Amino acid sequence: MSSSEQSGKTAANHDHLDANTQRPEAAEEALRYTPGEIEPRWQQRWDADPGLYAAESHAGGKPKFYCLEMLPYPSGQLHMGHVRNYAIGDALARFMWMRGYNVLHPMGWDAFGLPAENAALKNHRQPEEWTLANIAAMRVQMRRMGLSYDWSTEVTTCLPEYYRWNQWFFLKMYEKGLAYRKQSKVNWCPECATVLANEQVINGCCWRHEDTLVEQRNLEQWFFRITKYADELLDGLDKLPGWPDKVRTMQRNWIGRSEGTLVDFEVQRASESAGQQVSEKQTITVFTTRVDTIFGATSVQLAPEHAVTKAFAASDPKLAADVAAMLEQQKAAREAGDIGAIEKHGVFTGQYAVNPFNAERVPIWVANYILADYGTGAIMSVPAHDERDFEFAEKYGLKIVRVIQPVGETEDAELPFLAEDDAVLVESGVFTGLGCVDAQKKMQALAAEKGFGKATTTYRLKDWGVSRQRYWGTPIPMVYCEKDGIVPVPEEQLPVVLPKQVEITQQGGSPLGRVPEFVNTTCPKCGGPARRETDTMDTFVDSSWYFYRYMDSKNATAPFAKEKADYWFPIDQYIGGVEHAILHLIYSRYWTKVMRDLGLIENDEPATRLFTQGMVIRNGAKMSKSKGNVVSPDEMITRYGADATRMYALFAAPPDRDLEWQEDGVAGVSRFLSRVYRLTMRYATYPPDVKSSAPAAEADLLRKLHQTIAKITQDFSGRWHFNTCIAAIMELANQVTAFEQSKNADKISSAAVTEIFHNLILLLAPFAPFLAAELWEQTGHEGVILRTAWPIANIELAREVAMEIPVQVNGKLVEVIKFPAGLDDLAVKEAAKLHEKVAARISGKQLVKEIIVTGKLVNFVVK
RNA sequence: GCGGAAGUGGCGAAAUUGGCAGACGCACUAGCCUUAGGAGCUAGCGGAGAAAUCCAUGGGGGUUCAAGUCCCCCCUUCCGCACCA
Repeated sequence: MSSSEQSGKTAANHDHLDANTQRPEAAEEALRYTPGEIEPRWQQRWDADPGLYAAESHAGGKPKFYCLEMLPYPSGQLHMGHVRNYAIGDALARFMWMRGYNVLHPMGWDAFGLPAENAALKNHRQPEEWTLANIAAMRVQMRRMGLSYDWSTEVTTCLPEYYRWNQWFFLKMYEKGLAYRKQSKVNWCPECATVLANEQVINGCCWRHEDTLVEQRNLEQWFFRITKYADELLDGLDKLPGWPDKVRTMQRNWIGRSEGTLVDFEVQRASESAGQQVSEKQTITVFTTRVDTIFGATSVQLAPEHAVTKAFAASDPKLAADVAAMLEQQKAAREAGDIGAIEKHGVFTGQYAVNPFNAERVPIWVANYILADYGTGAIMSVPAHDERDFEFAEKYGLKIVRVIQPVGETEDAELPFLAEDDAVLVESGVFTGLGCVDAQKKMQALAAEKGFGKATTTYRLKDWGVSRQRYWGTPIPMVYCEKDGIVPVPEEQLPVVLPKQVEITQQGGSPLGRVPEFVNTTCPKCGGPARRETDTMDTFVDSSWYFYRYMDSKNATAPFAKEKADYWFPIDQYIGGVEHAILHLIYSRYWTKVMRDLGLIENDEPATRLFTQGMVIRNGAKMSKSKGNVVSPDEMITRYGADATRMYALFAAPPDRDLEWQEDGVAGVSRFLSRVYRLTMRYATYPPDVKSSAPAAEADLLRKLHQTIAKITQDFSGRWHFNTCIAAIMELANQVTAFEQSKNADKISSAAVTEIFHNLILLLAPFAPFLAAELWEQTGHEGVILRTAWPIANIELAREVAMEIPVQVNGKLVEVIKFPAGLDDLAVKEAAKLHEKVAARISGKQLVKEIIVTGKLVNFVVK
């Protein structure tokens, strides 16, 4: 190494070594790896340099990389899932920095939400105080981990300087008709004492309380019109190849677009057919995706909640009782958690409807498997061509009429026959003989022409209910005036500040309703007395756009400056848990589209690439307090150091797979770092002018080095198998150690020593930043390792000089033979044939075939 | 039920394209060293066998000179959706 690299601590250690020549073990002792000393020292230095992880201005025009990890809820404690998430993101951010990119790597807090209120109830602490204390504690943990966040951009969603922009967006969306208020049936969690969005209801239960059944309540609520973007949200998924298929599929299913037809069936009341006149005319509109099967419709099925069901029940006590029993049974099944297992059953209403396509009279039934809130809550039942309808018809002896046949088949298809596109219609009046697809179009045209139906598209996605009857969230910036009705708070009056010191209870509606100073206000329009909206916003509003705020987090006049967004967006890599595949990730995509249409940004999607890491499990189950298998990151860091902890999180499994946490494994990584430390420190004092006397061994080492550089560099650009990257670094270190112990150590050239250790430290930098920084300095390097160029593999040095060719006979391995690299196939083959073991296997037999894969393998096939 | 992912030593895993199955690490065994450390070093470590060799990637078939990898059938686990008409 050059003399300039032997300054500072290196020299001191050198002296120490010399002074202890009689006691080499003491010298080794002095080279003990002490993360407990190294890491806090570096953390202090990094903390003292606020610009260290700061991105450069967007105006510089440098290639950018926006690396984002999902912001945590400030529960007060990092868990291993966080550690893994951030270890992945941090390795990538550091790598991109070293590749010369302008990196934005921010962190923030999803700080509103119910746990703070629950903590307030339990501990009599105000939610704000509790939340801010948790944030402070978790920020310390993150710094301890050595994560490369630019804290100057930190975003905390519960602070007025952030949530005022939630309110601002709300007003803009109100202006555009994207935020609206309506009376509707909503999901109510009795445990949370608030309304939930559809996305927050899982198997009929609250997403926070898995055993608590969600109730349906009729309330007036604020909604965001996410359905306006349903098509774009769906179609946009095809333009996101950097997102996992799994997430895209889940979103596709959630949006649940289905193309179909609405068809009106006129009700023919029993009394009517008996010749009496009934004044009102009733129509049942059914939704079907297979209007081509309508000639096979042998009944109409209504949801028990359907308006026509209610109308019939009003004059039919027996039916009313049956329907009530049906609803009761559904409720019971939902409570028992086996709504899916419930048996299909129905009741005949005694009424008939007319199929407008063939004027046939079909019975109207009420059935428990018809969903009130999908389509129109009514269907036409075609038993011949639908499994459920078939089952139902068999059970109740309803007619089964075949109207579709597979094309080119002479025999009848087995029923129910679920027609594919290449089937044709039979027994379908003028449509007989048409293909299914063709028939659908022609039938839709006829229905539209005659006015008894039309083509339509339905979605499973519903508008996003955002009102929450809770305290700890963004106040909705609306007032209610007796004279002027709903009046938005003027923009210049923002933020509507959440009052402090509010009494939290879980009864009696929104806590803010009990704060007169908050509720009572004046109407912005007429100046008269008015009441503020006392509901707060769903916290998913906060997390739908937080990543835009990072790049301009102090902006007091706008959510962010457009030119910054133009430069930084879309996010290049978003990393987080798959549990957000629907909720957060669909809302974020929606919000981006709204912002685009408000002219705030140019991008259509928030993130180009999304990565969902696997869970951290222990003893076969996800780490959780209830399972008692939680390992605290703090404890790991105290015991083994942050480097070992985060490196283990990357080493134990590829990042997309679940990771089994084994503490012995962390100890193993710690031992490896310890070996690297001692190894590097021994060579830190290597004399500067040694010439190589073992060129072949030296070339072996340099080959391994450059192969390792190539492997890791390539992996970062896509595969992200950091477990094998770290294994490769271990192999490199092992090879250097083996070389040293082969007593050749004094024969390696100074230049090679410099090259090996210089690059070894750089390779380690994304995974073990503390140790890398320490060794970088100890080996006499100046400057920040993060700003040092990532090494470039030398292809010449990486090239193999020998090839080890497995030689098989009849596909079974006989021998591995070493040849000089590049030896031609014929020579390899002939030499292999002469090899003792191989010869023994093929002699006296007929050589049928010789297979040679250049540089890979030789196989002799004999008989 | 439908859809997706996975199944490889005692354990976490590796094997980018069909080409030496088990890299790297943990645990374990034996030995060395010692200022006795959650340390270091050496060797071993899929199974059977004294060995030659044989057997082994959830199970069963198949394609191929060659299969963890491709095709067909089945089993198990995890995840998502779950009457979506």
